[in-house]
Amino acid sequence: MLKEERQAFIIREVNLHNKVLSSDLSVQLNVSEDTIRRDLNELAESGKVLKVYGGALSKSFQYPFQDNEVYARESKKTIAGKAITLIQDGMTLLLGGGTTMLELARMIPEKMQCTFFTISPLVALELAERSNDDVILIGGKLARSTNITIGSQVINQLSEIRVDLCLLGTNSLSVEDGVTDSDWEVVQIKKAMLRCSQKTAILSIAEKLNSVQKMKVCNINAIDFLVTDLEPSHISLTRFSQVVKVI
Amino acid sequence: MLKEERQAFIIREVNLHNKVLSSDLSVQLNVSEDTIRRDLNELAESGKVLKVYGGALSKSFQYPFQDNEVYARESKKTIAGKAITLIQDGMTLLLGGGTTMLELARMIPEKMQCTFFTISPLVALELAERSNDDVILIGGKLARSTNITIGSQVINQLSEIRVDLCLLGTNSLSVEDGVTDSDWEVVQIKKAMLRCSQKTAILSIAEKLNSVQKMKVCNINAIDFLVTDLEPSHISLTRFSQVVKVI
DNA sequence: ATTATGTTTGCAATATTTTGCGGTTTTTAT
DNA sequence: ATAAAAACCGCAAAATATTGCAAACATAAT
Repeated sequence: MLKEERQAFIIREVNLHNKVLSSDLSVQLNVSEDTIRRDLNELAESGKVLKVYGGALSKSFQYPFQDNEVYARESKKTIAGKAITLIQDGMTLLLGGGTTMLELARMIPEKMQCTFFTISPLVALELAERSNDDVILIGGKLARSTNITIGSQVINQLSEIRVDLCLLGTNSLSVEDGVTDSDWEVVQIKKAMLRCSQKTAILSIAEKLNSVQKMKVCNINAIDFLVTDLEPSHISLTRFSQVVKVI
Repeated sequence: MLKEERQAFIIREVNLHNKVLSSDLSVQLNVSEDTIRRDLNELAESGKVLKVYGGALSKSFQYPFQDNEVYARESKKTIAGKAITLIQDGMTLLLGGGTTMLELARMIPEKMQCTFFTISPLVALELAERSNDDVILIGGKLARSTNITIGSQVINQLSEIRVDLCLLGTNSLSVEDGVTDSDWEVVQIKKAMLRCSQKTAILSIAEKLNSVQKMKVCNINAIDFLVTDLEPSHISLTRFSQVVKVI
C-alpha cells in the first residue's frame, strides 16, 4: 500500500469519525504506530488534521476564529494582558462575555492550570481551544445581541458555584453609580456572578468610565479590581483609585 | 511492445484503479522496473499521472477534501435540507453537534417558530443568529474534541426537558449494532438525549452507514427517522428501510 | 549492405525514502 | 508521586530512485 493511500484513508477516517486513535489505525492499516504517528505529523503539518496525544481530530470541528474587526481591539488587548496577571495556577474563575473577555481567553497561556466557568459560548470555545483544563459553560437561553446565556437557569447554576475570581466586562462604570447596564436580564446575571465570587475584577476601556446606564448591578465598592487600558496613575483614574484597586 | 503502447496501458491501469505499483507493472508488462519508472516519470512530466514513491496515482486522486473545507459538505447540506422538513412550527427540538447539524442550523428559515435546545455552542450561536425563537444552550463541561457540552450537568439538565424531536448526528450506524460511538462521555449524552425525546432522527452521510464503533448508544429501532444524502430508494438503504423511516 | 545517428532498455553502483525497532523522554492518568 | 501510554530520537534494513553506461535496437542516409 502506498503512503498516499494510507494517508488518504486516515483523512477519511478522521473526517468520518471526528477522531482516530493511532493504535486503531495501526491495526487497521497493518503498520507500526510509528508510521501512523509520522503520517499524522505530516498531515498535521499540512493542516489536514489536528494532532493530539494518542491520535488526531478533525479540523472541521475546531472553532474557526474569525477576525472581524473589533472596536478598540488594542486597548482591549492591553486590558486582557493586565487582567491575566490576576490569574494564578489552580484558581477557579468565572468569566463574562464581550470582546475584551474574548481577547483575554485568547491570551491565556497553555500552561495555566485553572477551572474556567463562563456564560459566553465564544469565550468557552476559545478557552477550550487553548487550555486543557476544565472549561464549564453555564447553559441557558442564549441572548441574541450579546451572545451570552441568560435566564433563570443561569442564575440557578451560578448559585451553586463558588469561584475565586470573577472577571467581568461592563458597559458603564462610575464612582457614584457603580456598575450599570441597560439590559435587565444581563443585570440579573451579573448580580448572580458577583454573588458567587470571592473577588471581582471589572474590565473596561477608559472610554466607558464615568458613564451611567439605567440599571444598576452593584456599587463601586463591591468591586475589587478595575482593569483599564490606562496607566493606574492616570489622572482620570484617581477618583476610582480611592475605592478600588486599579491595575 | 512499443513504448507508446506500454504507456497507454499504464494510463488505463491508473485510471482504472486510481493507483499502480511500479513492481506490478514491471511484471505485467514484462519490462524492468527501471523502464516503468522512466515511463512514470514521463507521464508525470506531461501531467498524466501523479508519481509517488512506489508507483503512481491518478491525477483525480486528491485528498478527500480541500483545505479548510468541511468534509463532504454538499452531502451534509443535502441531509440538512431533508431534515428540516421534519421540523414544524411550534415544535420543541433538541439538536446535537457536528458539522451536519451546523449546516442545518444555518438553513433554518427565519420565520420558523420553535424552541431549540442544543448541547453545541456553535449550533446555538448559529441558531440565535438566524431565528428569533428561544435557543437554549445546555451547559456543562466543554469537550475539546467535539465542541459539545458533556458531563453530568448536561445529563441532569436533559433529564428535566421533554422535546418533540431530537436531531442527532452520528459517527457510525449499522442495522445490526445500531448507533455506536467511540467516546464514552458522548455516548452518555446521546443516550440522555434520546430519553428526553418523543421522536428521534439520525443524520448521517452514507459513508458512515454500516460502520461500527466500540460503544453503543442505542439499537436501530430506537430511531424514528434516518436522514442520509441518498435517495430513500437507494439500494444501500433497503435494509435500513425495514426498521426505520428513511428520508 | 553498411554506416551513422539517435533512442530505448537493462544493469550496476549509489542515493534516497520509508519503515520498524530499541532506548529515552514526555504526557497522561491514577 | 507513580506507573502506564504515547511520543520522540537515532539507527539500520528494506524498498525504491537516480545516474551513468553500454548493449540493443530502430531509422535513415550513404
